[in-house]
Amino acid sequence: MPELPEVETIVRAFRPRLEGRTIRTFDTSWPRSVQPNVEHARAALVGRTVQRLHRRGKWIVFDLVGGGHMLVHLRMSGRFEMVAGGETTPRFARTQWGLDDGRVLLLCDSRKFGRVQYVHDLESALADLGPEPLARTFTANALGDILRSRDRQLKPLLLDQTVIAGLGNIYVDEALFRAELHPLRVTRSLRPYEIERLHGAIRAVLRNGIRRNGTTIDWVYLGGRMQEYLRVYGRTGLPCTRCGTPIKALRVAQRGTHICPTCQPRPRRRTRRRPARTASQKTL
DNA sequence: TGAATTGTTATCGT
DNA sequence: AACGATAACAATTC
Repeated sequence: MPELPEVETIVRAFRPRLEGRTIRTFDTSWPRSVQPNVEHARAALVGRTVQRLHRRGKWIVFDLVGGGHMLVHLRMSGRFEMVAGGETTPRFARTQWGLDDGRVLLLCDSRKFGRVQYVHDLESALADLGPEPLARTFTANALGDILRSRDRQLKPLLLDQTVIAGLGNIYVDEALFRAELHPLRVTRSLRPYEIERLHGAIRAVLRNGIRRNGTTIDWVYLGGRMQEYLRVYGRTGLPCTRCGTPIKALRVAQRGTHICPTCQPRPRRRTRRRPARTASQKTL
């Protein structure tokens, strides 16, 4: 569930408690979640000091003093908790880092999809990630280049982390509503003004999410207020805030998808490409 | 009780 | 080759 704004909020909250701390112990009850493996990770992590905590896409990145990085991906149900040593362990605690101040960082993850990874080279580890949508370099032109170079449905493209890093199901639906674009529109068909709108919508929605400390829709992620500002996600049947039409639920890319059928009109049935005249026909 | 859910990856078909 | 569909992962909630 954590998407870019939630991960950013988590990073900001934990940064003061983690930067400068040295890892004393590393343990897990779910070895499959640790890459390359628990022994390797423990050897690489114990005794190391966290230089900087930051985010790339939905990845939480620990830069370690002297080189090397620990990556954590929360996937659908992962969350960080910090407890004092000896305190009772919260439910679903899977992985724990004992710190030099006596506290323990926990990765709690009911569904066990979260990942912990030690890597030497951050660049190559995250090489497949697309651009950061909030970076200055992510301009409408940059988005236009991406959209024009693909022939693909809009929503699956926006969910693809190799295309743009950080968007998930909630913020994609919100961005498409804001841009007044149907999730099944084909990327190549977007007009320049629609690209401009989508670019602005993606950034606005993510910035709003961060400003509200993310979206809380269940117990997995707590403390956010963005759910109060969602315009389509989880609002099936409720009136569109812009035009009053009931919000409609559909399925796109095997994901629950929410649109206003009036503000986000269905794409014209895919225009079939007129068969190109062959050279022989031309010469005839 | 079964379906939906959520992010990502692998795999298969077009 | 690029893309879509599907299943798998695991557990909880509805």
